[in-house]
Amino acid sequence: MSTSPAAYHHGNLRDALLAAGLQALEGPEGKAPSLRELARAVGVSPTAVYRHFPDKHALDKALAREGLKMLGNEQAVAAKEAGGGAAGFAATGRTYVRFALAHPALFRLMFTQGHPVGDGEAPDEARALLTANTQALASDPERAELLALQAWSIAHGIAMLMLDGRIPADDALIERMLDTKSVFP
Amino acid sequence: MSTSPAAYHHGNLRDALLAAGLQALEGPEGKAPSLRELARAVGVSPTAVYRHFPDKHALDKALAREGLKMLGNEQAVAAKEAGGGAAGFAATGRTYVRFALAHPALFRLMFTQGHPVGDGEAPDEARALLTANTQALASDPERAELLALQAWSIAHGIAMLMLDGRIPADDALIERMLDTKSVFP
DNA sequence: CGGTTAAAGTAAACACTGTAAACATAGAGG
DNA sequence: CCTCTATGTTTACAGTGTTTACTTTAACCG
Repeated sequence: MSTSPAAYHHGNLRDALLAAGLQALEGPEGKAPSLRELARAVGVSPTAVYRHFPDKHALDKALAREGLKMLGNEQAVAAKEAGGGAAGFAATGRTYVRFALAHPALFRLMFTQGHPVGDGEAPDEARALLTANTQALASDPERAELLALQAWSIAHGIAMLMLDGRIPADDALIERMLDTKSVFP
Repeated sequence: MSTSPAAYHHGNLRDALLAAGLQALEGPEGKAPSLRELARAVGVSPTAVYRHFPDKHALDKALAREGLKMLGNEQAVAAKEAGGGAAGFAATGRTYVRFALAHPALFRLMFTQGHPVGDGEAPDEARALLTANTQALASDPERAELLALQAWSIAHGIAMLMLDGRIPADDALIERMLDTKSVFP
């Protein structure tokens, strides 16, 4: 969404495709958009997409990266608003689950690629924030890392199970399930 | 897989389709099989499938139900072998994550339907086992129910994140992350 | 038994999808 | 100005889920 040549025939088609993709993913019963659907939305032939992405999977990965950026940003402001520390840690968890419920199709796409999407280029702010916050809560760094993984897992599990309708998507329930004193000693 | 009329033209096509589906889901880089692919594997025309399932989604849901049964069974024997109680509880968690790693495509299918799959008919043994085990560990029933949801979430989160390559699929790591004394007070 | 009927399966077609190959265009740079 | 390369189009192909109309076959029952 940020680093691209300039403007050619279309005027930066790559970004336009990503924007259309993100918008499509917010639809009422948000399904993952097809390549041709996005090409149509942008007003371009289906094969034009292949000048910017090697295949559909690459497009999906790029969309997932956008989603990870959005999530990271939301978590960062939530942590800052909560004042950091344990409160900030809890806030990032809440924000994680709420993000999933607010953008179900996007969240699914983010975690449904075969292999991790942030490999290399994307710093994955969410992950960095997570470990940073747990460092302050645990004794040794190794234990902090374990705590980070556990916290991530429970938030991710709640999000996924709620998205799948296995657990009621109740806001108060999120609060209780993520209550730090209840989950971690 | 169990209750079906008898044998008609094909000889119980429904079960054959499910069996072929489960087998396809175990492939090396297991993708979700297409309807036509399953029809081909069973030696039947694509449209024959529609005599037994209203649409592809229904077929997928049936496959998911089979997966849930398998998971429930594995968890039940694991809990029994561990001798019930806290040890049994921990065993069900380990089994849950290991099942996901052993049958990645099936597990994804089980939790990727739009709406819960065990609605009504399937008793969801896994879920029953979970609450039963937490009842013994908590003070009041309500707290036990919360504990059950938390335990389910963390196991599910670990499984999903490992499937997506976000967390190394290390067996020792599973053990540490699920350690009851570490996660729950 | 033997004929009817409904369950089970087939064939052809349609609107999609992702992708490849060959061709067209236009904007940048020498 | 003219060329070259990045960008985009056309056409085509194999594959998908699904509908419609047709055929077979097993079971039922008088």
